[in-house]
Amino acid sequence: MLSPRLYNAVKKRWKMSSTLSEGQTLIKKPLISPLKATSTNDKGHVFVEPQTPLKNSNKASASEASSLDSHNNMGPLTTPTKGLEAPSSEPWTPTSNLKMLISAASPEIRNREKEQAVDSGESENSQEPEQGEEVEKLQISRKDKSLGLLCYKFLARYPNYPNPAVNNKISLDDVATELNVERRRIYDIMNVLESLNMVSRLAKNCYTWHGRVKLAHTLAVLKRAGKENRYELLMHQIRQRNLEREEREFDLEGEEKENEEMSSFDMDGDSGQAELSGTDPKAAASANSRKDKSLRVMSQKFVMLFLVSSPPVVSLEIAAKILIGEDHVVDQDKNKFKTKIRRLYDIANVLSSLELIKKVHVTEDRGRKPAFKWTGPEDLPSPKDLGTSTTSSASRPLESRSSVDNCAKNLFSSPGTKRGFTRHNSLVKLVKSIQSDRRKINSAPSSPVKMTGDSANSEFYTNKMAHLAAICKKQLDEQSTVHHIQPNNEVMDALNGSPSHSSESSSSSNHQPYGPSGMQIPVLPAGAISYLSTKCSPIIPVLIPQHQAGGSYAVYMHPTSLRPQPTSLAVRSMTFESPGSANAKTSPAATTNSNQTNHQSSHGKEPTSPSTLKRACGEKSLVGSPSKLQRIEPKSGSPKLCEILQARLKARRGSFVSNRPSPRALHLEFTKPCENQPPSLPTSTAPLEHSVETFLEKEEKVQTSDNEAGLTPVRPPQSQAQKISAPFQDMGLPSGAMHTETLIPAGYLIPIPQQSILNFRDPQYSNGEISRASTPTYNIYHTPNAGSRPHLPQEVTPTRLPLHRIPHMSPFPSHGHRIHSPSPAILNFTLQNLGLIPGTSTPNSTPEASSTLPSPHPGLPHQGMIFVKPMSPARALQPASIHGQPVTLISIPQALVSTPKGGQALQQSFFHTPVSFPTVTNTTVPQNFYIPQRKLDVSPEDT
DNA sequence: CTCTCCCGCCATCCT
DNA sequence: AGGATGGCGGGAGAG
Repeated sequence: MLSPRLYNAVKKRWKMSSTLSEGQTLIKKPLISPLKATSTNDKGHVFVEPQTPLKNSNKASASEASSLDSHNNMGPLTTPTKGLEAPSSEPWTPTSNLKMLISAASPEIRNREKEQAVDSGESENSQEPEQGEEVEKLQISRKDKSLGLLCYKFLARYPNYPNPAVNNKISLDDVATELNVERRRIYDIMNVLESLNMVSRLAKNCYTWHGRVKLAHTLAVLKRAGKENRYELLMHQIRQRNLEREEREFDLEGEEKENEEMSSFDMDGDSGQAELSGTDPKAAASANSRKDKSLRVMSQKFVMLFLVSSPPVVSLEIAAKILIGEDHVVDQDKNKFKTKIRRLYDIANVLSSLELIKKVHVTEDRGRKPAFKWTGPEDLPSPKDLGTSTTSSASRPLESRSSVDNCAKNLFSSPGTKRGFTRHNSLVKLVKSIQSDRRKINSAPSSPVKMTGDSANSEFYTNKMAHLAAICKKQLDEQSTVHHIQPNNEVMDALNGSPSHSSESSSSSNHQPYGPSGMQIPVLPAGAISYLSTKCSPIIPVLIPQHQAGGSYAVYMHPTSLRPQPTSLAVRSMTFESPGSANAKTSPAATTNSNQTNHQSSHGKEPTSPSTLKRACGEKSLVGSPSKLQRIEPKSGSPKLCEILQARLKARRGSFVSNRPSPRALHLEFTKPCENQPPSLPTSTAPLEHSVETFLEKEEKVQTSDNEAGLTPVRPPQSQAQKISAPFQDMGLPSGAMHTETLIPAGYLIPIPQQSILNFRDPQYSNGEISRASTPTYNIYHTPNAGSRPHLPQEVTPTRLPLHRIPHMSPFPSHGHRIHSPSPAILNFTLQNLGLIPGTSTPNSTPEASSTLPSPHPGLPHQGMIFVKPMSPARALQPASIHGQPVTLISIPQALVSTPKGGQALQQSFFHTPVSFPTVTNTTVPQNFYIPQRKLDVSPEDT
């Protein structure tokens, strides 16, 4: 009699009887987040720690238990508040809270819940499963069981920025029990979180929670890896192909295209999996078997796609193709594709819970496709640091002892590396060998100190910064209810008004308020740059700083980039729709416009920029012949620019670092050299850079804007660089910018320059083959600094952003917060700037954020999620004011730096103990990332 | 119908 | 061997 559904439902109940309870629990947390204001949450997080381990692990039993648990949880966590509209009827039982949250997230749910509500209300609390069955069934619905919701629950249990001192162990059994879910589900979440370094595995059933502390760094690393892999190109290719297909309407072509894609992928070497095999065939092979496909790898690659693509929007289709492609080219059957898609949904759900991505729909010529938009921090300044050093060391470092394991695990397979992820013996062995090598190297006098220093420093900074920032935030929070993030957000808001702004732009715009406080990291170490350049990059792409830039950046079209026009078309075709609603459609054009306008509006100024920029460029170019490379104009904040900026920053930092040698730095150096660039031309470049920098500084001062010029440390083969540069020069900055705009009808700015930039960079890392990178990606990086690319967001939801999001976000610092406490914000920013900044908007993420997030979207990330924009306003801000002065100049920077350093130092101590060995990187693959992990974890406790 | 994606079998890996 | 992980894809719920 029971229909299959019922049957299933029944089964589910048994298993999940708890679902309701779960839901409740979830709700609670989310609520909390909003509450954050209330305080408890924040740091505290929440932690509810392991709340109740209670019972057995049985799932079934769990249900009952769960109910209890939920209550328990509620108590502490929940605040009754809630508030939002609770729809309906429900009184506010815990359930009601959940419902509310959910409803907020999605109307749909709301409706359902309402219906159910009546029943559920009663049943839930007191009831048992049995009676509730029907009700439960109703309520439960798939959504209630969704991985996203589960993830929210999970996240609600831990602080975004856990106190390192405390060990944050996660017992899978406890979690599964508490959340009343099957273990299998927990694995899915843990795998994704692990791929982002938000957790690390200590032992069997035991993970350590890192929260978002490392997130920025990790993202930076991934971004770098993504670039190295040339995912951008791949995406463009695929898109173009798709477009072509559509046009042609021949399926056949598709295959061809795919093949092509594959080839391209191969070229890179792939980041993740492929690499593994590549480096160590054996290891790889073994490792590959399962690991390649692993959710971890997929997750990282997926994230990379977002970080790399200009419009941070990635459709599942493209992502699946790329992921499949790498693994094997193939076109495997649809089945494979379908499976990949399924997995991507799993990953996307978790990432959505983390608020790193948001579901949207891309409307292409032919139709609408599900896609996800990156809503996480865009700027990852750190990457540079990370990038160089990171790759290699990042991952490894972590653990002092466990480093090996960690290394093996490294999620990041870094591009070059191959990493096996997780635990492959072979990998471990490799790691060890590598480490040993590194040690040797380290001991050796060698080399490229500069490099190392930079990288190391940068890394350190980033890490430290992050930690410091986190700590500061915590402190601040403690002091005042306001969360750190808030400040940041505030800043952000102040700057932009719209979240979307790229950090840079925002920063620029805002300077006034915050400007002073913020300093862009990049700027700081001018001197550093020189070093770097010398060492690493022959070519120094210089960005022209535009402070004002904040205003608008001109995008330069490259000839090459131009070529890609098709892409542009593709881009155009794309329209984002936010599932939820509103955003949806900002027409592309509109978006673009808006973006531009925003930028301009932000400052408005930029008048000079073009001309000045040109000059600057010219001068720079003159100065450094090599530099010709590119000077991208500040205006356009093409991604390239961002990159460049980053590079510079790194360089500067590096210089900084160099100044203060740290062991790590050394390590890093070693590693870097291998991968990255050979020191080849560095010297020449260095001078140039300096000149450039000075130049920039001058400009900055004049303009006052914040920009940072970025030197790109890296440099691809000069030849390429030159080529590129030439085009740019021709382009004429200003005009270029204009063009770009026009091109982008779609709403995305296409930063041609990026390509060029990319090329430059890539070459370093990769072989430079990339040059062709046709893809113009649509980026828009404006900001010099980090490339934040908030733009997209803007584009996406110009409309709704302001209103809705904010409210939703409430938890986040964003809006309201700003107002509240500027000072803290400033502090945060500064901290961030120092090291963190790049990192990512970590700031946003403050613990609260995490907690908060949940509430809003509890389960449904998709729809309406609102994100806070991650941007790091801080950066932007900082740069402006500070830039002018110090940034450029080395000396000054130091001063700036000094503070941060202290922090860093602290951080270092925390995190990197062993650091050194990251040598792994080396192995050949440049890409290695370095994931900072904290050695603390290592502590015996866990295991 | 399509889009999502939950569920849990069962292969692997780790102890 | 046994438990822990986690790939995988059927198939159901939602739209």
